[in-house]
Amino acid sequence: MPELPEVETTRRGIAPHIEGRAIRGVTVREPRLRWPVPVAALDVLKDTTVTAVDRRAKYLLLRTARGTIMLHLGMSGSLRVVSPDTPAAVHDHVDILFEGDACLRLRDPRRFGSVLWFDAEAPLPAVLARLGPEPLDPAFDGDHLYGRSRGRRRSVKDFIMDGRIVVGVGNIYAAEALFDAGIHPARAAGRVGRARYRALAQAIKRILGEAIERGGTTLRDFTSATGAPGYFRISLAVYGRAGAPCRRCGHTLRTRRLGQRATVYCPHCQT
DNA sequence: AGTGCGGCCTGTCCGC
DNA sequence: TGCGGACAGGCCGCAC
Repeated sequence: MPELPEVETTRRGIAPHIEGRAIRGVTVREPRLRWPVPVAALDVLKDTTVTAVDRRAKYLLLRTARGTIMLHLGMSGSLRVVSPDTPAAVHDHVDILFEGDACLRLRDPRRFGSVLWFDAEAPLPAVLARLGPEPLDPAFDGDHLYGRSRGRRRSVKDFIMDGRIVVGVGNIYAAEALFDAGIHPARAAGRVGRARYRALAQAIKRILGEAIERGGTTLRDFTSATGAPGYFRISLAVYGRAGAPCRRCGHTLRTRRLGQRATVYCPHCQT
């Protein structure tokens, strides 16, 4: 379940290995990902140079003069740079082979991830066009949340997990940020005041920012681009701690389902 | 328009 | 021990 910090950590890990290098070929062992892998489009990328590795929301964007390869890690995806003669393991679905013998390998057991392509001539694809601001961008702040939430009756947790409002806030960080800001996750988005939204936006920025800075991860099974160890888990205040005492007040943390997902919160600190 | 839910997947864990 | 079922979760697309 790569969240935004994992995706950014992955971006930083793979970029030095592939930026400025030409693609030698693409191997697709399993095209049935979240969307079908556009094998034909990828096939003609031989000798095309990846000029930059960008990120938008949880999408990794491999820029070339012809267009962009868009990678999403879904829930279980990981990217590693391996030697081209490394045998492919089960769930190693796609390889992008580069000059200089770097092989970018996508593994994704659950296949919720995706490999997409959009042509340089084509308009911005819908999946990117509808996305809200990046959480660490100055354009995202408490006033943005406040303005977009007026009249909304859905839960504030669902609201901040909506990619049209702000991107990159998954289930784990939503729970953590709401705890930090003292907001009950089931509260209607339209009934959260401006000051509390400012606290919430700051919490989102701080928590995501710290996780990115430390190159850390919330994942049990996250592997870095080189497979190197050394990644540690970010300490989480509420996620995964249902039934345990709140670190702030000692009350027992509760769990409840909200929009199909488990949410942990402190019934005393979050109102 | 806003909201909520089903579906896509497989590995892991739980109870019987 | 083996097995079925619940659960995990990002994000699209559909129905109300």
